[in-house]
Amino acid sequence: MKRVTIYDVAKDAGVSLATVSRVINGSDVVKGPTRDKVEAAIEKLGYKPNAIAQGLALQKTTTIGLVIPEASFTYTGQIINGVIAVAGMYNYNIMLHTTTEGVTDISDIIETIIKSHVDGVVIYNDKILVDEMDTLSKYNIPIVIIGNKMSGHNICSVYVDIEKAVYELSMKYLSNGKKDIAIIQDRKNEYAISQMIKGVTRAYKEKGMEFNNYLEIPESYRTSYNYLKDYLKDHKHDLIIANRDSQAMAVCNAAKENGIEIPKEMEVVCVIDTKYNSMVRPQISSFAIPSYDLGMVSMRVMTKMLQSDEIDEDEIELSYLFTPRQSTK
Amino acid sequence: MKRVTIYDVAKDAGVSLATVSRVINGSDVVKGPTRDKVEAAIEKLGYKPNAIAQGLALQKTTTIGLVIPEASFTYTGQIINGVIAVAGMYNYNIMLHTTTEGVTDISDIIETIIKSHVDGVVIYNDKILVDEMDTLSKYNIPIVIIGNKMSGHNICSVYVDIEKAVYELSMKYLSNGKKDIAIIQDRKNEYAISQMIKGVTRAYKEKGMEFNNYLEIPESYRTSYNYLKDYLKDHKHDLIIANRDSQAMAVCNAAKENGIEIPKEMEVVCVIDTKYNSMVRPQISSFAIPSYDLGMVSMRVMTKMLQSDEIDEDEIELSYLFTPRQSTK
DNA sequence: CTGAAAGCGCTAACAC
DNA sequence: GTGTTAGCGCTTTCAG
Repeated sequence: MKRVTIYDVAKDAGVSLATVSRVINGSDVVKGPTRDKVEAAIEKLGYKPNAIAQGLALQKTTTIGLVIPEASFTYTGQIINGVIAVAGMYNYNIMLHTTTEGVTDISDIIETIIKSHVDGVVIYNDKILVDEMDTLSKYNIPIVIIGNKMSGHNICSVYVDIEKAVYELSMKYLSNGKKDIAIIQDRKNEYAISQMIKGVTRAYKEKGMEFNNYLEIPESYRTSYNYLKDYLKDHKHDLIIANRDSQAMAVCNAAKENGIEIPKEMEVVCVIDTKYNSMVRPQISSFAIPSYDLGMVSMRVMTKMLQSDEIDEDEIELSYLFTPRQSTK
Repeated sequence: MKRVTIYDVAKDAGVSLATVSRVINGSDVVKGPTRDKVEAAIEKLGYKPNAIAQGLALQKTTTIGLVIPEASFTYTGQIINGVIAVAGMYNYNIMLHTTTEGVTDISDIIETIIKSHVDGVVIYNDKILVDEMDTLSKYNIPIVIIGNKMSGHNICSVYVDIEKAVYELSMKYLSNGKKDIAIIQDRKNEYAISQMIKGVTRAYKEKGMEFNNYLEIPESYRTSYNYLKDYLKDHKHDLIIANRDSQAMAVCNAAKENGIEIPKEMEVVCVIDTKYNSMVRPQISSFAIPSYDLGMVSMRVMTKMLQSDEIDEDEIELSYLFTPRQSTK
């Protein structure tokens, strides 16, 4: 079946294409019988306007690009859901790109994004992409960054202050005489981890001490679990802070294996909250970082940028909430 | 900055647009000095071809639509990753749509897909979407279905035979004299659950018995956990089969709460495998349903459909692997 | 080997 | 109110 075009509809209805264009765009100029004829023809022929042609003519595609490091983490999924939820409300489509480390060259993604003429792009990435953002800016594409506090011409951001969260948590422990805090480090969340380290470091400094408990662990759960199982044989900390749920779980499981009781002998806190934190035993205390909201809000900011040049707030901080569970006292 | 077009490049290079078009499309017809001039101009002006205009001219968009029920499950994330991985290899873009129950009208999504003139669509959905697929077919859009065995003109599918998996598992238990098998039912995975039920039912029938242990539980983890905690006070089964990891965990946690030892007094099997199955204690036995592969293969089939009309296999079955862990004997 | 021109489907002035 | 027409940026015959 050859795709029916606006010409076919016009001919069938016996009007010009301008008229058809008017009715499909809801212009109330077309009236009564003409409108009816057109609508009948549209219905009869099963006509659907070609968004590509519209995009060309209007110079906008009503689609926005979404860049995410990987879709398989629970929280990235939440971000996607959040973005899509409000994108749907405003009739925007989502073009999804993932920046799988080592597999996809980020500059290729940026290139594709520019070519695809999306109206804007929402980026969540653990590394900061200065060069890439410059390129995007050069082509005048509005950007919303998730996770990093930053702004500029055509750039807004939505984030949670992880540094502060970890700082406050650390201060609480240090003030209670628990001076041995460790942070799980990995490569998958460079930026988040750096924020976490800044947070503890600041707390230690304020207490006249120095922080250096970096606990660098391998990438995947299985290897990090094995690593920790070994590590915890002759190490113990008052508090271990992890970024992702799987890392916190690795700690808990490895501790158990070594007969270390959680939270009695050692406490564990996870920064990013997912439903799994409350499914495992012990349930893991975490900051309720609102991933879904991060997605929603950033897309909402995007729509605002697309409507007007005036944004009331170009750096939006979302609040976290510490949620104590069984892995802390 | 006004977006530079092919005209600008042509003018700058002192050639016609046809020539520019040829070099950006890699036609080896343009030679030596001309080619160099054009390439210099492209570089100098920062020209990027407009994919929308190309789409209009070529009648294809090199983007494919991906329809998923929700992105926040670990396994749907895997599917997305798989699809994107091979899409990237073939330079296809992904337009992501989610069919959140009650929020998004599926026919709206189909409508958007048709308008957006994607070259094809990959659908994973727990409900079978006959009407929607008919519509898509009417507009001649190639479809790959993930999860359901089906095919037709311009329709292929990639799936795992869950019915068989559950049937075999059930047979093993029934043959060992464990006759009390229950299945966790919910609304989020209608199709998968129906397959599971078919599987046990067939096994029971072959053993001359009848299956009716439907264990219908509420939607979210928290409520289903509470429900099960109560339920297991005065119920116990030889084997409980769940579809998603969170449900299996709910069972395990609720059992523990009631002093039911797993796997000694009751065994638990999860159909869909995610990394969390081996992170929780007890580790949950599961079928290793290859979500990532489902995504990869379906996108690969898509590219084949797009290249030629001849597909060697229009219903591709992927194999599962039962992976025993701590929740089974 | 390169250029001219028609056409992809639609929108938005501008006429009538 | 409705029709005409010139683009939107690119591809692709068809000439030369």
